[in-house]
Amino acid sequence: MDRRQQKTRNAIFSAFRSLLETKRYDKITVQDIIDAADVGRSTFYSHFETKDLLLDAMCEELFNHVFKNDPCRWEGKDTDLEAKLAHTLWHIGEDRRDLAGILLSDSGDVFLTYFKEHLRFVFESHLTNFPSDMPEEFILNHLTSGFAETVRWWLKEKTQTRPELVARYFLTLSGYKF
Amino acid sequence: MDRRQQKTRNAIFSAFRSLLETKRYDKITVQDIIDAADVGRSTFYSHFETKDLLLDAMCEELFNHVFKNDPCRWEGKDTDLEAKLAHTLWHIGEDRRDLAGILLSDSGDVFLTYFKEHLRFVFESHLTNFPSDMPEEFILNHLTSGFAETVRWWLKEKTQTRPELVARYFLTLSGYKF
DNA sequence: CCACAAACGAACACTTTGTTCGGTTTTATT
DNA sequence: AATAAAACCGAACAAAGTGTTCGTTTGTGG
Repeated sequence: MDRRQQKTRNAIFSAFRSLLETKRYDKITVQDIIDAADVGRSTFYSHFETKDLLLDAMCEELFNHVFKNDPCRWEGKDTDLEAKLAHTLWHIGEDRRDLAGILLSDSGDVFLTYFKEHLRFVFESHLTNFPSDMPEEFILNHLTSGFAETVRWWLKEKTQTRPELVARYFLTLSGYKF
Repeated sequence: MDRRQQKTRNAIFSAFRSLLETKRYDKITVQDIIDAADVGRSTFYSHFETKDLLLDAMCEELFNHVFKNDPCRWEGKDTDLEAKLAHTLWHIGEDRRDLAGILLSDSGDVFLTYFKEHLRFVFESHLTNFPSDMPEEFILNHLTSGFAETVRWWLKEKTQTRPELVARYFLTLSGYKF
């Protein structure tokens, strides 16, 4: 409601993102963030109890944005898994600027963990298209980790390859029965 | 040479491993390690400049042990990639106690990074058995990440599945041309 | 215009870090 | 057994970071 709150919150997020591009998560101090965001010490702590909870909040915002179901400019239907993944990639491409700095930083692992949690839901309903003679948990783990790493690679390549092609690469290399 | 050095080093490693099982890497303080290892403050710092370098040294020791070429009890020949991976898994199974606590902890990501570096070397010479119509860097990244996660899953399952079968699971789910 | 909510920042006690240094114990060697 | 070198010990230190408190100032919505 109060414009000041949102302004402060944004300043902190922005400073944090910016710091993550040049410094590892665990090397960033609250003091660094306060200085970069140019907010008072007590102000920071009135918004976020700890640095870890700031990370939580930021991941929440970022991935909610990527996975949200709002009407979007994506041309195509989420008929099968391939299309769904391409759609997800398209959203990631849209947020490229914000995500790349974070996922490609030395702190990327921290974020990938959050990402994988979201991905689990996507793959759970499509397991029938993968080999059935091995543990389900193994397959699910393999797919979420694999796709998360695919995204990382894609961002590293500056999203030059088209989303549809990346989705196909990934599924081809994952034992998917088209 | 001096027995005291090795004794201190082992005490620190052992304390560090033990702490990692119950606490995240970045939450462990040098003081924690000193207390657990029961060594003097200055002694710790005469062995390791920082906590990060202690981590480096420990990963070095652990993975050197797994990947070393010493004569071992492994029955079988490293004819193809499948056999090689099974052999690697067998070594990991041997060091299960040490590796599981570390790789399955909240700090696992840190160690996986080291693991992947070693794995890169293994897969580089076997790329011909994977699809050729996509970027080599993508495939390599997919394989190293995938196998690292496979190991993590395997340790979580308490290495019940036989190494040969795990290797087959992995390759089947990775587009390998047998 | 005004009451309330938010931001500010100095000050605080506390923890962690990495170093220094004088003193003690252990080791390898002879 | 004697001894010199090497390793360990631990108290003390400055520096940096943490998380909280509180009185003051500033901005916002009604």
